[in-house]
Amino acid sequence: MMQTTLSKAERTRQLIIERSAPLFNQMGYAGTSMQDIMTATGLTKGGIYGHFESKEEIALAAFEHAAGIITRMIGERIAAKESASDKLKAILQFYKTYLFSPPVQGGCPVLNTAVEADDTNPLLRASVVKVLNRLHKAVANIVLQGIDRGEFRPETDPQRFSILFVSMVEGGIMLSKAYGDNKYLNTVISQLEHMLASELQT
Amino acid sequence: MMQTTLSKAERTRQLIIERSAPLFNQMGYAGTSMQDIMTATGLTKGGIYGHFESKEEIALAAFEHAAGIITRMIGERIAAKESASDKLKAILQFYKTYLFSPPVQGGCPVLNTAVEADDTNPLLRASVVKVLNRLHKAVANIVLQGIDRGEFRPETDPQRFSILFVSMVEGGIMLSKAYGDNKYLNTVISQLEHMLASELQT
DNA sequence: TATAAAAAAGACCGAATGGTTTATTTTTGA
DNA sequence: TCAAAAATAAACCATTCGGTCTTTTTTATA
Repeated sequence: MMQTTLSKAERTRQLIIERSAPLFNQMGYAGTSMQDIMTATGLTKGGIYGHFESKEEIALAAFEHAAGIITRMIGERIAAKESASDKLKAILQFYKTYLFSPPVQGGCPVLNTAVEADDTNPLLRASVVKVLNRLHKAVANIVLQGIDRGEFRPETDPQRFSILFVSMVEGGIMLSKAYGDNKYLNTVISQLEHMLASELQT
Repeated sequence: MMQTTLSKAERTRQLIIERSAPLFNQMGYAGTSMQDIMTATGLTKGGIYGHFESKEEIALAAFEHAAGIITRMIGERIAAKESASDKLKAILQFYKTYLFSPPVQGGCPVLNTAVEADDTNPLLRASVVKVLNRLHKAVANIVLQGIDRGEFRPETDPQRFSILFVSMVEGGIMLSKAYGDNKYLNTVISQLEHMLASELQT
């Protein structure tokens, strides 16, 4: 008898979330069927619907799970660095390896879900916005901290930089995934490093 | 009897393409059903399948149509300007009004199709890559022309600038559509205008 | 170890899926 | 004008869709 703090139900629920996250991230909400989730989990419909009310609820939990992995990884890398400059560089470093070894198969869940859900699924879209807000706040906070510490020029606009940061990274991911070539994301990241050194830093 | 250079078949084919393009652009390939296309065109299945072999063939034609509208609009704006700087500014100006009055409902077909198709639909993905190549070449050519004319610094890298240009615009579109707020795209565009003035121009 | 409760299986549901076929209507050009 | 050709409607196809329900199995606990 294995000693676990999670009940059987909680473990199964987690299994469904973990196994379906890469499916939704690669094939989208409309492109993923319950049969796909059944195959990936090894469960039958009865088993799955005992833990979720609908496919949408699974997709929502799967997106939050996938986004959580990434924000957690970024959070760790931020926490490991002292200076604002090093924190931003650490995030960029993280995205450099993003497509080689994606934390969740299918690229960036924020990008994928935003693009699919913006016109079709208000719940998923709202969840994307929440994650984007977290990301924006994290980047803007680092910039703010950098200004306070005297690392960055005081006239720097944290919100503005954060918008550029996220837009460029997500745009770069889109291009690199479309082309199947890391060059595009790398170019964008190198530009952000350049902006960091030449525009932000004192 | 209306005098038209297009046969009935050609006109109906065009109708199917024009009516289905916004559907695919908003709801995606997997999210758009033949029933949706039947409703949008007022045709029955028999009528539609007389002009296309499969749903995928319709989606392909619809994407090329939507992408064609945008590349044509950009092409016109480029042609209307003399200097390289004015040409780039004209493209940015075009994207400023992009989400207010989208040429095809649902935002950018390149972004939408790239994100959905990259892991799932090789044909659509290949079509996206072709359009992206056209866009990159157009921007890079303008930069190259600007260098030749002495407008832009000779050390400018046209390919690199083109990658940044497209990444930023597409990333900005993604954010603005997710948030339902033009602010994000506008910020990115204003940064590109700034880069144009401060980094490219002599 | 008996038992109640929780979890999962599997049959089932009606509706919708992409696609085909055949009959009928409309267009076309001589 | 009229017949051949093209275009369309409508019934039809098997399959899959998301979801439900009842039965069986597993789990936890007294």
